[in-house]
Amino acid sequence: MKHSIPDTEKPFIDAYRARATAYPRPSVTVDLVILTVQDTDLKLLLVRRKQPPFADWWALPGGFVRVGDGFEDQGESLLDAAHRELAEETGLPRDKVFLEQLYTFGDADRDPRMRVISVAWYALVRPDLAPFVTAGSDAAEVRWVSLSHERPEALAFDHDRIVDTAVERIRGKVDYAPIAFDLVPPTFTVAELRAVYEAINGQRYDASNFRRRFKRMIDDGLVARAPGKRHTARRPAAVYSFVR
Amino acid sequence: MKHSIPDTEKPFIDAYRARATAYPRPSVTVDLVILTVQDTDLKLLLVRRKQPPFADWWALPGGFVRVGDGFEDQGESLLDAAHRELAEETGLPRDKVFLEQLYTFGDADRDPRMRVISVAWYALVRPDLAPFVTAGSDAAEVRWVSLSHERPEALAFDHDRIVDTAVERIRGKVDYAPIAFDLVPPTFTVAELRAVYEAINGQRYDASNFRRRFKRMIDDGLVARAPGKRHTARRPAAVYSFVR
DNA sequence: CCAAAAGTGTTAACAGTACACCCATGG
DNA sequence: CCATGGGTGTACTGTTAACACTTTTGG
Repeated sequence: MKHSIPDTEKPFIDAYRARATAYPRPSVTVDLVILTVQDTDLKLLLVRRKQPPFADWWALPGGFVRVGDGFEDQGESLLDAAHRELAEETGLPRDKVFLEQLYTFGDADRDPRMRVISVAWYALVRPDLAPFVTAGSDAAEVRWVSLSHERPEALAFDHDRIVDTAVERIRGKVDYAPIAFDLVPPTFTVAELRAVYEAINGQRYDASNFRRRFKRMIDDGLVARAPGKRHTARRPAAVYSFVR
Repeated sequence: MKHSIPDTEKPFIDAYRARATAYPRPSVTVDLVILTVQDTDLKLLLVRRKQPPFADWWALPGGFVRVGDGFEDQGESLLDAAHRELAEETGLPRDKVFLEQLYTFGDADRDPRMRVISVAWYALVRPDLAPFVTAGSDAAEVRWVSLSHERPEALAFDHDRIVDTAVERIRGKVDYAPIAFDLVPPTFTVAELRAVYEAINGQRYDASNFRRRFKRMIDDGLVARAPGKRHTARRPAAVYSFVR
């Protein structure tokens, strides 16, 4: 949304800039809640901090939004900043990962250094891509932790609260938005999709009833039969793919 | 969430501050989508801008977040900033108005002056309080515009998009969260509550079926019968109040 | 008395839940 | 051949939607 400035307004704007830059401004970061589902539970990507504050603590990946010089060059959008951080931390390309804004955390003193406002995002990574994440990262110590049973120790800053907000959000959303499909491989079985629902909501679903629900998704054109079968320990299962 | 800084970390933090302040930072504002329901349609509060850019355009109420000096004094939280702006623009006290964070808009060039990131909030004002709003404001030109039929002309900045986002949000939320009760007087009739649903979703509801839905709210303890009746042109209706 | 809103009742369609049961396969 | 997950069917319950109907009031 680029607006041009009429010549008549230019003097006002210069005056404004001079006044505004005299006032302190907050730093703005993007923080990422990166989630996947593996072995029937929900997992979160954490990075180990190297610098104070909270040196050696586990924290959400994130970083400062690039603002340019703030005037002629206004830098990157928040979405671009989130995608850039995601790529830097996971090595995964933009189009392979679901990314959506979560909430903005801006209490005073949430960072002891200075006023920092954090725009939090959550990302959903397919389980077939998740194993490559740790390798792709630039030497920083990263780790997937399970959120289902072994909830991790306290995180840096207010990151615990951010994680809680993200989990609440996807729980509320999984039943009416097609986000579960971002947490299964490109082709998947009914049981695999059910496992995602179970991991997110922390409860078991009746296999038979879930199957009927799945049939409605087929009727609605949301998913379609894919060629082949999944050969596991027991009876092979039909595989499906997400449409669009 | 106040974290104390260990003495051993202080030198790092000072170094960090010196480095960080050298980089440009964005300005951060809060913008408010203030809504009410009157005469069976959804209304939005707009203010007329006096200063460039967009002088004389209609825009959402809002203003800069107070950051203090950014270090020892980190200023006000985003929620406090939103409540402060709400009080300044409407004169309504904190506890009379529902206020919730909406989304953060941070594209580059959304403000021609400089990089501005806007944390948008939406507020729901009871119709019995809405008439006092224009009076309470500090001489700025303000106006309620209908969103249901006569959608207003283009707004300043990306405020049209912010309004759209707010309307989408409350439409999605009205069916599972008790936000409709923030858009009726303290005591209300079934028809009045139905009018709120109709204004928000832009569709008519069968009076009889809505009544049954309302009965479930009573069973769930969400609403309770209030003393008296509403005397209008026709047959008087029972009045109810929201519980908790 | 009559228009119009308040309020009651009936029915069909459909989604959620619990559970019984058959099917196909690898070990 | 058998344990196990894949897959089918059924009965019960509660919710939604459409609509016919009665009641109560002001003008």
